Amino acid sequence: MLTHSQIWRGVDRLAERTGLSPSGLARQAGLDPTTFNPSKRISADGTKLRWPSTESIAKALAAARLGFEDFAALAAGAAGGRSVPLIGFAQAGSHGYFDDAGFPVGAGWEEVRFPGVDDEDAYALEIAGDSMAPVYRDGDRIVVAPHAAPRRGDRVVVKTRSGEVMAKELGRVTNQSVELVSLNPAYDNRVLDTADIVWMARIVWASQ
Amino acid sequence: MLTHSQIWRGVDRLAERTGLSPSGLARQAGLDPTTFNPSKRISADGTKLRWPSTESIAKALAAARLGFEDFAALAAGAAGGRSVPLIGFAQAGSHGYFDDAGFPVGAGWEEVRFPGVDDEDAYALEIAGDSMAPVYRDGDRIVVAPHAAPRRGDRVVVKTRSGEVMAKELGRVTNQSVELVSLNPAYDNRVLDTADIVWMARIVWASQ
DNA sequence: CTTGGAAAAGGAAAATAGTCCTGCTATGCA
DNA sequence: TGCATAGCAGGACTATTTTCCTTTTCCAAG
Repeated sequence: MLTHSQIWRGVDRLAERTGLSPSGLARQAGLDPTTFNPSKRISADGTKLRWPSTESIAKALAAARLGFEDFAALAAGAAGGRSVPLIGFAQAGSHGYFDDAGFPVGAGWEEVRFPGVDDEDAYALEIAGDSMAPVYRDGDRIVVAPHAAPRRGDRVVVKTRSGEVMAKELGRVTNQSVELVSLNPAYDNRVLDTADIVWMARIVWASQ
Repeated sequence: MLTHSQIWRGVDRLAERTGLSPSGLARQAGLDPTTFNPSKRISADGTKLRWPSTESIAKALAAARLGFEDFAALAAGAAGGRSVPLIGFAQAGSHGYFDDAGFPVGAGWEEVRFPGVDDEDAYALEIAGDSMAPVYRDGDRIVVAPHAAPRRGDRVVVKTRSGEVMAKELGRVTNQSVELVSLNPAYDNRVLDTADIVWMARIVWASQ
């Protein structure tokens, strides 16, 4: 289902998100500034609805650097949610996939959409192996938000200076050290020096 | 980003999903059967791309009874994922929200989209209270798939004949009884008679 | 092989969206 | 206050899409 008001709301929200007015968005997209004018959303005599063309939508999306799925979410009205890239957990440890701040770099990953994830730099990891069982099993996918400030009891993904990437539950945190409680009882808890932690990201979703 | 090939792929997949050809879909939508013809996707001289109008897309979606977000998912190419309704866990126990087979009834819930959920009748629940801690905390959201066959070790939501709705881990299953392992150690495990279980749905995603 | 139906190609007319233009209003700046 | 700029309304014109028409291709049933 797609209604006339939905599609125009999508356009308005797209403009708002980009920090522009509807006419500003149109200009940015290389269209006539009046294309998205409220006065062009119904016919002159007021009897017929006017719809934007898909080509105009496509140009506006290119200008706003937003995906079609995200636009659909804006139009449908439901708030929140973002497309996040998905990579394998094993790869997460290797060089080249993350910058120093814990954000994934590069592209070409499968994109999946998640509700309630507003972190611009959120991404998904796929679990390999059973070292984190029973909480996370082989093949499970977790979505992590690097910008969220994790609190005690939250589950987090941590990358250390030595290049290790691991999922743990956050324990006691002091100025000098961070306690990481193992999710698998067979593995010991660890206490890392704050300086040894390259980045730490909170896990916000997990497949079961 | 929305490309010419994407939007037409979306139309083709929409038709396929509905069990129709592109021209059949157009007819069903009350449009001219040639509207979605491959020959109308580029100009006659082959130099210009032709795009379907938003209004035609809207009519096709109405005919196929599909939401705009789902269409965007089809167009973007990423497979899987569905819109699922969200309700509070407390309401889940009360009458009127679920039919006898465990499917949510009624509408008006907030819709959220999930990847990897192909179950037509999947829905999301919001956890209230800490009776399922530490695995599920107050405010967490879980996505359940009623059609998925749960196996031992899976986390499930169960509704009993007495109207109770609870989230547990599936234990030993026999012909007569089902063992449910409590997620919170403070609560006892339970063994239910198979006849007392109205429905059981597997938990596929959980916010952390 | 023939035949009926659906799908699609191709082209001209009709409908609709974008563009270009003018004018009005609100806002920010000197 | 005066001025420049952005946003929007309204109207005429242009470009594109849909519709309507005929013809061709494809496929399955007889």
